[in-house]
Amino acid sequence: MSTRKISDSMVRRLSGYLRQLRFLAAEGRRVVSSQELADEAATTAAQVRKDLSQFGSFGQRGRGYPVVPLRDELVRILGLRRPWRACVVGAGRLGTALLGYEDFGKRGFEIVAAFDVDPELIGKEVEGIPVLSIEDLESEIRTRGIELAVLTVPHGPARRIADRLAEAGVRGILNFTPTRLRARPGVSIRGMDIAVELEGLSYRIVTGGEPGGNGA
Amino acid sequence: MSTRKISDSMVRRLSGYLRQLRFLAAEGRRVVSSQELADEAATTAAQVRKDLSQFGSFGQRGRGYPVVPLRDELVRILGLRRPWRACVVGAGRLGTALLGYEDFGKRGFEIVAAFDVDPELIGKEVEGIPVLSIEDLESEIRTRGIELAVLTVPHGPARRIADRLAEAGVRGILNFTPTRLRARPGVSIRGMDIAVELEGLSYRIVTGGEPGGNGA
DNA sequence: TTGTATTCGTGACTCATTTCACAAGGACCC
DNA sequence: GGGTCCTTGTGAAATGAGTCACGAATACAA
Repeated sequence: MSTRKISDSMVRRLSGYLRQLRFLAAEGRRVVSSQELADEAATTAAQVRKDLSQFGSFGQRGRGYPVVPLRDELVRILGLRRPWRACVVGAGRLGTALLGYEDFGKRGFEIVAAFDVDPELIGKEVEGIPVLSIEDLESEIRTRGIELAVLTVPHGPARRIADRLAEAGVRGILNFTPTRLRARPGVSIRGMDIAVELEGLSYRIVTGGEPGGNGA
Repeated sequence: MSTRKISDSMVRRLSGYLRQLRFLAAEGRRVVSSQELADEAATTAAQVRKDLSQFGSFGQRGRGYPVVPLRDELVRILGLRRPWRACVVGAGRLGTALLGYEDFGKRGFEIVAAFDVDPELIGKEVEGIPVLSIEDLESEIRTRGIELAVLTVPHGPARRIADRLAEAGVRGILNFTPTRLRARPGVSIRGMDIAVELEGLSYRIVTGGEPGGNGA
């Protein structure tokens, strides 16, 4: 129950554990050790135990952690008990690529619509998902109960559309644009900036940074 | 010179400063205050000063930081003085979307080739970039002097291709696959895992986490 | 030249995260 | 039932990151 304040890096690790637990559950494994989870999530066994101990005693000493109950607990902690309803805004190349990304569903995120400005696309379906006019953004978000948005529009309109999404009641935005969005109350934002990651790689290489890094 | 050990989050911030400095330089601005850089990079003025002071005294008290020299210094620190030669491995939807991402060039990363298994694509050009056979991965990487790879292949072959890239002498991999790659000595890896980010969003929303987060 | 308003640079402090070491609990074999 | 292995759970120590407050240096006006 004690879903205390969790740091960003810890959430990332939990995500990693969950991924591995799902895989193990599908394989029929019953228990897993902290060491094994650590290997997969690029961390240490002690770290895994400390992380999981935040939520009570789940493991059994001498055996390890029961795979399915632990998986379900992490699902609960991360807020994934029911799937999130999401949309992709901007059905350009990147947007359509994401529409075809089948892992969304497996991980608990259901893409229910895409939005674009292109009249050629509007009304059609891409990967089985309807493309709607961005003019109807607010009303469609409300009627379809969309809670999350993946933003893949060009730099120019990015800020304005993010504001409209916030206004329409979206709870979270995954930002693929190179634009830094303003924080808005009630809306969580997470950026996937390719340039930032590449520059991080560049830095690590020139400084001879051996460690594989965030190991993803 | 004192290019000391820099934390991952600091590198991310430096990246943010650099982005803003490039913008200001293009506008002709001469100086910028720590406060202004902080606003744009979603941090505090004190943090900006602390970050930059790691590399010596660049600012002028009472005035701020000179835009162009500071930009050049960050370019040097991040290892971006000369452009990196990069390739995209996997010319599927996501791969081709990235091939068309013009910001690569502006930020100092030159995509010189793409690789795929599809005979339909091999030998053609996508977005002006030649698509080569993945069979020739090693030889092409060597002859073209490719240092960085963006990995956008399916889960199945991801590990094996990452190993081949490492073997061929690539120095860094930006991993867009949902596969966790093994660390290899001499190769830096950075993952862009959509599921991890979405789960992070999910967690923050269910726990009522207001803060806009990493602000990107 | 003096005074005032800015803004950086930095050491001290606080807070958070990670690592360490080891006791406690359970499984398993004989 | 006793002994032996494992593996977790967890306080304490160590490390690291971020914040604060203030002195030092500069610009600018009068």
